[in-house]
Amino acid sequence: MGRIPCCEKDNVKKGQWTPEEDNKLSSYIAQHGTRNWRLIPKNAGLQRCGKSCRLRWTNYLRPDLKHGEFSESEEQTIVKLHSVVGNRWSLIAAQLPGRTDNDVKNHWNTKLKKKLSGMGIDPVTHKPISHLMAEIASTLAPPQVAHLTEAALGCFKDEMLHLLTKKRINFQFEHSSSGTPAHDVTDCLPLITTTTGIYNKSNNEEEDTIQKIKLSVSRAMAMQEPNSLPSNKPCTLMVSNGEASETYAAAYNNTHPFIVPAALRYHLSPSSCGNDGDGSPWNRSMCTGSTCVGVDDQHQLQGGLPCKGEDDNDGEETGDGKAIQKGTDAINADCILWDLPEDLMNPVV
DNA sequence: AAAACGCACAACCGCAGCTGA
DNA sequence: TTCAGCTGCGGTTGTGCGTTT
Repeated sequence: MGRIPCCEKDNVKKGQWTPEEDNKLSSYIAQHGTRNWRLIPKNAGLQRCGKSCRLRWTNYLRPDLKHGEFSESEEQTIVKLHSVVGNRWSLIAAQLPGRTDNDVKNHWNTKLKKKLSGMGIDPVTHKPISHLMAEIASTLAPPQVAHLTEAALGCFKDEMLHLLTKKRINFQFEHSSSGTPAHDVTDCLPLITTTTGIYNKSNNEEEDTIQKIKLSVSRAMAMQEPNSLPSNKPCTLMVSNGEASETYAAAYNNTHPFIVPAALRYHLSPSSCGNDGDGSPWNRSMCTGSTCVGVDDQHQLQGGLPCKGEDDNDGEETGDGKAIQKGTDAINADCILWDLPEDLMNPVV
């Protein structure tokens, strides 16, 4: 028993198509159409499998195909649809005139996936990495969380490094433009900016970059002292990343802040890093030496508060006019680039 | 200059669903 | 209802070319 092969394996050519073969196939299909792929190679005088002919036609020879770069709006469409339907390439391609499922799939695998990963967004779930960590934390006991969050971040490390080593990266912590203590909690969040240019890396710099990524993510998640927060109080990780963020921000309008449970924030809180002698493996690894001390100095981490002047966000305005949403940890429209729309909070898996 | 590496794209493979006898 | 054949789909691999070392 066994599956009947779609064509006789011997006597069938494989590999790259020649222009002559393309011509034969095109002219045959132009005359007779695409009915019965099994007969087409035979009738067209091609030593190819019918399947191979179909693929060549649908992915390359079809006259209505668009060749060349994907536009910004096409990329947005792919990202949007992928967040909803997953790897249903044919479905996604159907919304992009002139593009094939193979085109979309290749573009996703070579470009878009890396873009999203580089922004700290899981390309499978379309959730920020911190959201995934939060989910891990909400389902596991604290001792396990540290190891699993470390593992989760590890999944992104390669992609991040890939991006970061090609683009200069500046880590900075945003402060209110007036120079006065921040009132908007987003002033305390890490801002990662990249500009084009070659990042001249060394091993130390690369390691330093990893440490900074970890620190940035964890600090964003640990903005508040856990005891002072309700368990599902929203917070926002803010990352700016050049053109990738534009695409992604455009794809994800109708924002919705993601939730970081207090359990995880406690676990990742800078106040519990290696410096206090009671840090988890995660915090020890990301909060080493001068990095931790410097942040501590800047943002008053003593007592678990990651920044100055954030005590009373009761609907006032910041110095630069940014509205603060009463009762939340600040929703800053100028800065939030990757909050999720409602319909993506429960993505199809 | 050449080898190694990375990337993008093309093509292949095998499975699943559909269709018609 | 069953089953063989066909088609479509998604994952994976192969290949050629440009870049880096």
